[in-house]
Amino acid sequence: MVSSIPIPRDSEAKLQHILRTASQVFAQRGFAGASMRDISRATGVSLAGLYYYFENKQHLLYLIQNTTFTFVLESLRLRLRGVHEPPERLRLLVLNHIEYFLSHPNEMKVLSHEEDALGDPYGEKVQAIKRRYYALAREIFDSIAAEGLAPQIHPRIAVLSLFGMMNWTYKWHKPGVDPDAAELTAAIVGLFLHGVLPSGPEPKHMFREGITAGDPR
Amino acid sequence: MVSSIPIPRDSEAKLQHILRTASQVFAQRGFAGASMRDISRATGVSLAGLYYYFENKQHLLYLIQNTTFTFVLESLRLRLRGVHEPPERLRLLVLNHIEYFLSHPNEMKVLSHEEDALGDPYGEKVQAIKRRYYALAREIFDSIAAEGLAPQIHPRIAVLSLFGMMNWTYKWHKPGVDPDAAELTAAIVGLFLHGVLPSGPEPKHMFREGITAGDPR
DNA sequence: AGGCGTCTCGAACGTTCGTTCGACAAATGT
DNA sequence: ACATTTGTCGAACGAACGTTCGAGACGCCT
Repeated sequence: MVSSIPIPRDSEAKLQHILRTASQVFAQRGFAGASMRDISRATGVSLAGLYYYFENKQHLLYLIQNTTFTFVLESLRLRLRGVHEPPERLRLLVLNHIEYFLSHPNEMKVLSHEEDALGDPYGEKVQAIKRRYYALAREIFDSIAAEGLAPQIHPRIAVLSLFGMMNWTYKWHKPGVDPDAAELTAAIVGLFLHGVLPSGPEPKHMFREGITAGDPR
Repeated sequence: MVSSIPIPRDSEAKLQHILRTASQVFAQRGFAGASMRDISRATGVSLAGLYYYFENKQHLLYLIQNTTFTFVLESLRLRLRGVHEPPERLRLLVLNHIEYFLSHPNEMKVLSHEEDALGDPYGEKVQAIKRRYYALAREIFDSIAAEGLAPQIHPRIAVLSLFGMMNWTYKWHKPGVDPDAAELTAAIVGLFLHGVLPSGPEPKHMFREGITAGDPR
């Protein structure tokens, strides 16, 4: 009498566990390089048992990408509510993106790295979310650009370069060593808006020290 | 008597053809997703015949990554000769990178996308070149940063963000539609140094057209 | 002519792949 | 009590995988 909706709640949690674990396997070995047996081993679910939760391997990847991307986009929409100042909206875009990147590195790596791995039943759906996400970012940028833009800056290139900075982080960011989400967001937003050079009109001939920390990795 | 070096010159050209074609296949299907039979079909060389030119599939990927990366690094070193002004050196770094990206999209995609696909006999060698390349970029950046840096900018993050902007281009750049190498380089360098906002001290409500501040370029 | 590297390939090797099948236990509905 | 749904799995399927082998064709030296 209490349960009017016949959703098997036990199963939903297990699906989430499979999605999380499969993301880790895909992140490590790549989609094509990871086998169903790898995922079976990592999740503890038998090889045949996996197919109760999705139709095939591609569908599993689609489930990961779709839920991840949908969450990121919806989370951003929530954060943007009631915020109308363009610079703050940009900051929230970057913060939302980076925060999810650092808290769910496997899912985000699969999302970034396995963009083209999906066939056309599933691929188009993920592409649709990506287009909405890009359009939202483009809107935010355009409202910033409305107050003036540096010369030689194409809006499309600017936005895609911003995504380049953000999406590249999964290749180098080491938790505990590199800055956390807040600091990384401030750095990227600052770089995007003002560049690395100080904004003062006369930057030449300043002999400051302290930029010798070598960390090639 | 004339030939002291027993290099089979006929074979070298064919190896290059295999490397070029295999790059295309790897770029389209990914390293793990591409089969030796795919490469055999694309190159016109029989399946067994391929193994005359390399030991195994990983070695083939290594050959592609090593020659590509070595060429890019050496090409940059050549361009940097005799140029000592830090901003111009930065511009040459970006130009060299972007030019090769747009003229050899397959090879560069394989280089960027298949970073971790190489096992440890080969993987370490490519990593070594990458470290040298990063160190060179870091040097260039540090000499620019010596004249002052915007607040909240970590050198490591700045350089890696620059690589993020550059390496992300293969995901979106469409030849003929998007700007060519020269224009793209100018956009990225401008964004990296000064950001997207106009550099004047009063960014709000300025209806000026071009910039007039003393900026030698 | 004959021997020898260089180059090429069809055919096959053993392994691993994604996916399916049928059986079965436990919960659920009636 | 029984029928049905939900969840799980061992075993097997054919296909595709990376790699090897032995044989043969070609050009070059003596």
